[in-house]
Amino acid sequence: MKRYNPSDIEPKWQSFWADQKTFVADNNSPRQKFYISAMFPYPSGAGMHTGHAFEHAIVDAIARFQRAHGKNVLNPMGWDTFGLPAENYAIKTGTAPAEVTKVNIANFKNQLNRLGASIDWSREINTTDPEYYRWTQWIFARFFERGLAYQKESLQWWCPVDKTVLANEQVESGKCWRCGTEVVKKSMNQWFFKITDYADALLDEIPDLDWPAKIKTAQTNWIGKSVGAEIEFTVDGVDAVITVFSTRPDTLFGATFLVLAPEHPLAKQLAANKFKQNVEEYIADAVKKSEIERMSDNKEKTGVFTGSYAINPANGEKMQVWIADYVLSGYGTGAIMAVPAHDERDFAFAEKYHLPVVEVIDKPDDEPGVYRGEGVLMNSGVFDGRSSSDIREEIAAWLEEEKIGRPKVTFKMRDWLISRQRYWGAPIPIIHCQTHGAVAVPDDQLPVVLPEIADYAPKGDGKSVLAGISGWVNTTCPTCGEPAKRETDTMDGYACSSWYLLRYTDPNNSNQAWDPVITNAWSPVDYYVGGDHAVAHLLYVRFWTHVFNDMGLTEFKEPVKKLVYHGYINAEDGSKMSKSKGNTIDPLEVIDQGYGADALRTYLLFMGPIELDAPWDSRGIAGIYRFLNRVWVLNQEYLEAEKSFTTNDDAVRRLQHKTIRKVTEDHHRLSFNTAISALMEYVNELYKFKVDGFSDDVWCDALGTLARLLAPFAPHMTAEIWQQLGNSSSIEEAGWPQWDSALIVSDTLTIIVQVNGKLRAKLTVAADTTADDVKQQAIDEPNVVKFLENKEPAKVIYIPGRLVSIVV
RNA sequence: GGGCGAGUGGCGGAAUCGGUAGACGCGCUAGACUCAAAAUCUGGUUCACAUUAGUGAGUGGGGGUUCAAGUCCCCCCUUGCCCACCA
Repeated sequence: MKRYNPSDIEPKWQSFWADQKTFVADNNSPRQKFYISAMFPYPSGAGMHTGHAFEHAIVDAIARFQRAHGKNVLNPMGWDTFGLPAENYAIKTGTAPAEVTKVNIANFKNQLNRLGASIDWSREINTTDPEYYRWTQWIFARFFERGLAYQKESLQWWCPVDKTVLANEQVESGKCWRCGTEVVKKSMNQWFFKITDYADALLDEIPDLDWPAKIKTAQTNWIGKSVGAEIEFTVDGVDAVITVFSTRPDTLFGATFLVLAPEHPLAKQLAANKFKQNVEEYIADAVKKSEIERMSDNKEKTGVFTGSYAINPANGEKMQVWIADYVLSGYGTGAIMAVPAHDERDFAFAEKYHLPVVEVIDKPDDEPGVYRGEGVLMNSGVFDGRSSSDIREEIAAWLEEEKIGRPKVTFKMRDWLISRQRYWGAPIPIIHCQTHGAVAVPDDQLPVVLPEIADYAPKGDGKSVLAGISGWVNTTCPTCGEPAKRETDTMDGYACSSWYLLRYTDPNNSNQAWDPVITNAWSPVDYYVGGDHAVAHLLYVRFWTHVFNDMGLTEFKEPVKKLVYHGYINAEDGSKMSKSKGNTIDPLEVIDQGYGADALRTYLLFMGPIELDAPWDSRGIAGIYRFLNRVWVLNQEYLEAEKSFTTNDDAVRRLQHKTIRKVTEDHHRLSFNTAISALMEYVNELYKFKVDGFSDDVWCDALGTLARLLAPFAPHMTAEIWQQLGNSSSIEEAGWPQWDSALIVSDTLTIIVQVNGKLRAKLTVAADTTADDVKQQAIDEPNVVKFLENKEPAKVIYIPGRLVSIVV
């Protein structure tokens, strides 16, 4: 008998798939398209980790399942290769980032092939390839033309170690997402994408996305839409107006003081002479404080009185104007009207500095603390007695009429800071001319190729190292031909990953970023599989696709129909795997230990629901190997058996069709762990039937079905078995087995009998037994009689085919 | 502080529409094979009492709805993740 030895089988089929181009997707197929993609990886030097293996086990199970259903499957692969690790490695070793990247890609690609991933390698893309970033730059130029890319001097997050600015999304709890260093604020002239123009459009589509609720909620909160009003307050005796934003204009009569952020442009100007020193000290102190410090003492609010007063336009009252760092400069107008009676933060501040509190909404008696809810207005002049929620728009309209305010919608989301002062990124295709300002590099001069250099280390002067290469920087203005200088910042890597899903559909097009006909046909992505990013990438890719749609470059607005989100594989003790802790599992080592890729893939999907985190269990994979070995042995025994007698054919057939149904349904809901357990039960049962003997055609069908159902998880072994069973075409062409409901129906049923909700007996009855007969049989069961205690049942409920519930 | 999840054997988990709780696997355990071990195969495995059938308890805790609740409702506890002074 041939032993199950994955190291014999797996290379054979991997070569077969490559030679046959089995997984090359056809743009012109008449079959229904199915586009699936993993989030493309950054190919680090460490190679693939268990998370990648898990992700590709998921993608591949879905891709092979859909292929078996006759779909024209597109499962492409590419590399997100710009970024800090390659550049930092280059700084350390002097090796060109492009060289390191090349080696890492080759390694990663080999590893994916050893997993048996059904990838169309003819569409491989690489974001650092000039033929790719040429089009990233082309898109930048289009954004620039439309005013969606612009330059602005402003305070930005700066990482002192990586010596670059960071986007808001790349700052986690006041620290750099890459190196963990505390970031600082620095005023710099930077490039932005105007994602805020699309805030409403992006928000509107969220309910219709087939994405996990937590991601949809995260994006909704990140966009952070607030509907309210801007209100202008004149300052008493000073020629200045303070504009605030409030979601509760209905509480205007309760506004008793104003608070400005320390960075507010009027902050210093409003300081009256005898308060000037206090104010300036406070502002200097607040600006100096890092974000971490500001957050850590957020329990105790601090502030300083300016000495100025503003007038409440609703009631003419004088209000003190304060400066405090609990007001954020980047949100709304950087100034608020404080309503201490109905806002906890304002209340805490008012209490500390003995500022007046005026209640304007009648609060329910049983409500403790500061009342933030809706209610009936009081102390509000003509609005007394009205409901706060009804009056909100009316007050905003009144403000507009009086020219002291207007209805206003504000978003938490800021524009996307795109420029980086680093070498290893796509150069921003802009030329700065004395006369014409920023001018886009003409399309026929793209790509602006990243020059090769010797020293990659940033100088910390706020510019990328490209600024030091005069031969590259100095050029001529495309508009007037006079000497001009190139932009020396590069684009954040998130730019490159914001359109790669479109490029996959037409990856080798050298005339345009994509051919709309081809791209519209494949898009949107049907399943996008990943376990990382909630906002950043998943918001940017939506933003770009919306813009492309507005530009007429695509017919679709949303790039991803269904987002499949998976959990993490943890170390055996349940902690996170990390290189520094030395508790990582190398998936390639697992394959090489003799378990093979099929066992690895099947195990990763058997561990639990894909969305949950689960700890790696080295004994668990041994159990899966045992299962695959049982499948193998069963087939070998069949192939070598005397095929002479037959029993239990109906039972085998019923089992087979039941299993097809179960596994198919589980696939549709991505419940791979239960699909695999159903296949285990199938195999366990087949072993029991095997004792009774073989009937050639019934068993050939049963085992061929097993191979096809198992193929999305263990493609190599099942390809081999399929061939051994005498099929002339490969299992990838075999299609998905169908079930026949008529064959699943059994002629006997097991009925549960409950007395007062407790299980007391089980009945086996013929499927055509009438309801009354089943009820009577249930009542006559000895163990039921015992619990009836000679009484008549008060109620007998029969759920057909399932149970009888007797109430005494 | 806010938002969203999750709590089921020794472990990972199953129960898809309110209908046999613990499928499947790991581990443990008894046996077969073996000189022995590994591998493999067969059986057992929620807990307690009885062990032949059975009885009682049981899905974080407490209440409720129902013939019937892991599943629905209310309160509480624990825990994970995300956002965190967004006016």
